[in-house]
Amino acid sequence: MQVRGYNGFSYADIAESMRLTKASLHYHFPSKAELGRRLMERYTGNFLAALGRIDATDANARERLSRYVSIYADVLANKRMCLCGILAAEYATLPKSVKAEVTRFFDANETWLAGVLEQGRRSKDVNFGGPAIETARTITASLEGAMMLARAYDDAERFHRAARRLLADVAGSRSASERQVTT
Amino acid sequence: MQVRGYNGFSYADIAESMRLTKASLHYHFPSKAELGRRLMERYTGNFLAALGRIDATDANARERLSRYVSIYADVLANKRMCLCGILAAEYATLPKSVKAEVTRFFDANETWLAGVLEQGRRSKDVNFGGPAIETARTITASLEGAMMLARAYDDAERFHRAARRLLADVAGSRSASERQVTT
DNA sequence: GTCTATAGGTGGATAGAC
DNA sequence: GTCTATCCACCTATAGAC
Repeated sequence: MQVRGYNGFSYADIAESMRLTKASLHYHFPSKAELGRRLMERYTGNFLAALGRIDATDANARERLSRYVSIYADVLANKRMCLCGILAAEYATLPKSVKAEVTRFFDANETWLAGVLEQGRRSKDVNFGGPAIETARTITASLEGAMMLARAYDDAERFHRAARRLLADVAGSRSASERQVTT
Repeated sequence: MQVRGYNGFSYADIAESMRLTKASLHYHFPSKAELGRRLMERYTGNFLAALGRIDATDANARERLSRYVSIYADVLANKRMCLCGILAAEYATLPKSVKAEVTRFFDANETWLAGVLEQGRRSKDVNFGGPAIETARTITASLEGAMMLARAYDDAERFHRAARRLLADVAGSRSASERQVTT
């Protein structure tokens, strides 16, 4: 699912690679919607666990953001997409239960990021203007987009360069959103 | 294809909405790969035409970037995804001929953006550090990601807020990539 | 250029033996 | 829990009449 997306894989694909039959798979995952939902659930669980490990350190906000990016980078290193990125693209075709898991992931991501950003702003460790949740959403969207492009070009460096810029921007002494653009 | 992706639509879907039969569609588009390729080709053509209309104006770089973002915003306004964004997500499952069209689109995008950025830097109209192509790629990735998220949340404002930040960043008097981050 | 009809394959899903 | 066998819907694609 992280490689081909929800509409791009079948029970037959998985059964073959696991040396099972489709019927056996259906015993564990009665429907594809349920299979998709449970994979998303596991993915989100693993992701939140990784965030928890960052929380357990005494790293400053800038360092926390850097480690956050590393979680994404690790996914990409295995030539996979963030499960939520690929499912966000296919969103219109997903069963409701899967859709709900996808937004749950993004909500949790943004909440965590916003917390780190707020903490960092208070300690003058990072710098940005406006609500932290807005910056958090920009970061999430940019990372997902960069990941998608990097995978299409089979060039992980594209992701790393974009991520470095993103971090530099929020880590800078003067942030994008403090400036005003006339629109 | 802009709503459900390459793997999410069928000849039957299109035939029904056009009040044709599948067989008639196959007369015009012999295979799904060919249909996908030609839709991508048309999409890229329209996009390049829109870029040409921006080139024909005497707008400054900042204004050009703003109009560039508007092209994306117009796509989203119709509750659609950028065709290349959705296909980038499905990249692993695409026929080769479609893959080639997708990267062609992104290459053209980045080249155009890099040109505008270079011009703007010379005229002190925008400000950024490092190669223009890197900033161009960051912009493209961020816009695609923001579009995907906005569509998943059915909230176009998410895109607009992210785009405004992105423009403010590059339009600012001091750019992200001039700063150094220690990694 | 559009149709009816159909081929040949694969999709998700189930029944029932072991 | 895993298997074989099978169902039926849908998929892309083609043949051939009009």
